[in-house]
Amino acid sequence: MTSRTVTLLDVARAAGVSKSTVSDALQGSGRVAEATRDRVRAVAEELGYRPNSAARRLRRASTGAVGLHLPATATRLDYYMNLAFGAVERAQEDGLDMVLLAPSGAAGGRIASRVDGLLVIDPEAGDSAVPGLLDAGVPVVTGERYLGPSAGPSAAVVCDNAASLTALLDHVTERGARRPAVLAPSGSSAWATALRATARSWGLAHGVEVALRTMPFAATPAEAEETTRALLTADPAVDAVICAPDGSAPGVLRAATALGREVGTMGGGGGTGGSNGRGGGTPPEPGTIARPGPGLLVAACVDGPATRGAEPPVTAVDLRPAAYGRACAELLCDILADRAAPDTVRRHAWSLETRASTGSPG
Amino acid sequence: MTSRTVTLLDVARAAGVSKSTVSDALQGSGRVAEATRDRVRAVAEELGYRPNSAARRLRRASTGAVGLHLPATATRLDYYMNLAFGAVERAQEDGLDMVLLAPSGAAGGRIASRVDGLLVIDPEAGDSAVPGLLDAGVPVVTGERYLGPSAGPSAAVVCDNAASLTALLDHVTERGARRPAVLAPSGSSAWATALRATARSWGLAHGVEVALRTMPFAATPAEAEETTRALLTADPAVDAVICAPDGSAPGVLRAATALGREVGTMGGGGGTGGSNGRGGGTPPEPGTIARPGPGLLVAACVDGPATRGAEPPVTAVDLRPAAYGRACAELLCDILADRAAPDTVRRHAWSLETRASTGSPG
DNA sequence: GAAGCCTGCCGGAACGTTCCGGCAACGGAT
DNA sequence: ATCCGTTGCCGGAACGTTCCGGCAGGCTTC
Repeated sequence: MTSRTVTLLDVARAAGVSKSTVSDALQGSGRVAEATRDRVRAVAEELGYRPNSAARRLRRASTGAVGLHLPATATRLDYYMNLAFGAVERAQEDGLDMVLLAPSGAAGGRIASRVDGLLVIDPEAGDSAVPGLLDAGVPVVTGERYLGPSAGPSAAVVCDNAASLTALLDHVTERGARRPAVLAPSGSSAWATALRATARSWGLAHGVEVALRTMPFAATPAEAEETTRALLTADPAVDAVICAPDGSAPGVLRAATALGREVGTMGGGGGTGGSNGRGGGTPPEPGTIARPGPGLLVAACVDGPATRGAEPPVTAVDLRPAAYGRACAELLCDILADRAAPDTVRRHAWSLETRASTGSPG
Repeated sequence: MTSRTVTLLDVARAAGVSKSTVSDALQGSGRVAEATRDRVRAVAEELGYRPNSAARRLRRASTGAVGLHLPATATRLDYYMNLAFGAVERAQEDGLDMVLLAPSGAAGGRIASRVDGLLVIDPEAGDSAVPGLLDAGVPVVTGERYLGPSAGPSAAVVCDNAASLTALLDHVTERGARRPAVLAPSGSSAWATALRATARSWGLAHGVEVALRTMPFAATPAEAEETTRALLTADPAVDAVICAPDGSAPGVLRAATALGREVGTMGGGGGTGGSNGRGGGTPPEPGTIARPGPGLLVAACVDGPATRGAEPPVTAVDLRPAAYGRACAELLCDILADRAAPDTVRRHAWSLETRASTGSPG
């Protein structure tokens, strides 16, 4: 039917100018009379001209795309889904395509020729794909810092994880908890590391012994349930559980219910606060599951459908993943456009969503 | 440091042949002596030659990338995350990049110049981005059929949704249910449409009245809970609930528990099967929540962490999203490589995972 | 032993864009 | 009138690849 693809030269001929003028006119650069510019634009529009991205990229020595790497272990978390789409949206505003990298990272060394930059989210020190990405020869923005070896100082968007866990611990303390426990993620991501360190240091600073357990980065509710059961059985004085891995909160809730702990209140067997100094507290004898035990506060380090939809709804730190993804992409765009230095570090804000599981109004 | 980028010409000079020979040698085409080919390969490897994808794409008039569109409404479902990564993995095997398209589809008309093909997953008739993608001028594979207007016959990978819901209905019937209910998704996706139609036709075919309710495509547990509560209150004879939207099962479970229904068994108030002919059954008087009511079977149309991790675990149809994504990508790859016709339709297999929520062994 | 074929390699021309240098024309200052 | 600076446009040379036509030289074939 119609002639195949309409090129710069076609537009030039139709507008009666040279291809250089068309090129200059269409993307603002160069010196072109305003009248000419308008005319060229009109002709281009009319002919349905679409710039050939391959040619442009060849000439400009840029690919027009950035890569996105997500943790291999955690593809099932919808946290990352939201993050990814936030990033896509932002990249698109700068005309960049977002190409999804396979978690295995099989494409290794040749990735640099296909993208202008890389987004590496929650880089785990154990992830074998990460080092190759970090020095692929293109600008990299990491979501959270990379703690592995060969850590060249790259750009990053970070969360103040210490502050968010501190806020959680402060919150449950304020609500009457005297012996909080933290179910921290194992692994060597910056998030996991910060959480474990904070659990310890907060306890030291407040003269409170924080019970610390670890579970997989992408724990299932069943694992969370088992861990919680073990924790609460071994240490019945625990009166607040803060769980980190996304999606683990329901498991914690189930374990608590099964052990007869009433979630969201401090009332019950052990008295409320003051009299129940740490270390004391008579544990309910085993087997008395039916009798309501002491209360238990529950909170989570990452908000999501699981915490919002739980019964009762669980207090959680909203990491705002979509905004986080957007922030990462924005930093990368800024670096690519020389609006930011390649070692810029920006912070991302979180917010505390208090809910019934810590006795707060829904 | 080292000279920037090593090109075909550099390899040619180093190997003492012409650039054409290098090109021919490296990608198998053309007539090249085996000895020469090996030598060229060795030199290229040694120099660290990486083909410039932009140049290649320009010359070959192909982009080396395919686009992936996911439903705008459902970015929070980790079902799609798994699907996406399955697709990425398969595309990579054919050397294709997968670019994630923004749900808004703002990039509209110019997408064709950036990708060789498109994957459009669960296209909703109401999604304004879809028509533009379907006739962007590149091959398209849809995951499930597109039921909207302007439905050109494109390639697709489809699930037999009628069969899977039928299997679910048969299963609960076999387990003793006499009056099943289906919580179908609203919307105009092929999946939603098929589910609603099947719920009706199965009832007709079996002389059973199937209670049908709809809820949003991406329903929250809270919405599911409310819908279920209303359903079971209005129609207490319902003895099985099959819920479609991903992640809604926990809500169904909660509503059932709150109404005193014991999930996973047919025992309780109404007797087991036979004597409790459809339509009959004395409803428990309102307010008697504590007393165990009649049993209730629960099953879900899409498997995931929510069904696997629920208490009790919920029988579900495993759509095997990663394999599904892979199948979609494979079909697109086959079409692009002329290994399949551009209107090929393939089927994707699901499996029924029976669990405690329908009285099956976990 | 001449004619033809096949193998192995090469040169050059695209592909569609951007960008640099240059060249007219024009206007204001000298 | 001459000169210089500025404005508006153009030609051409890349960017790195693929692919087509061609050309030697060795082989088969009558």
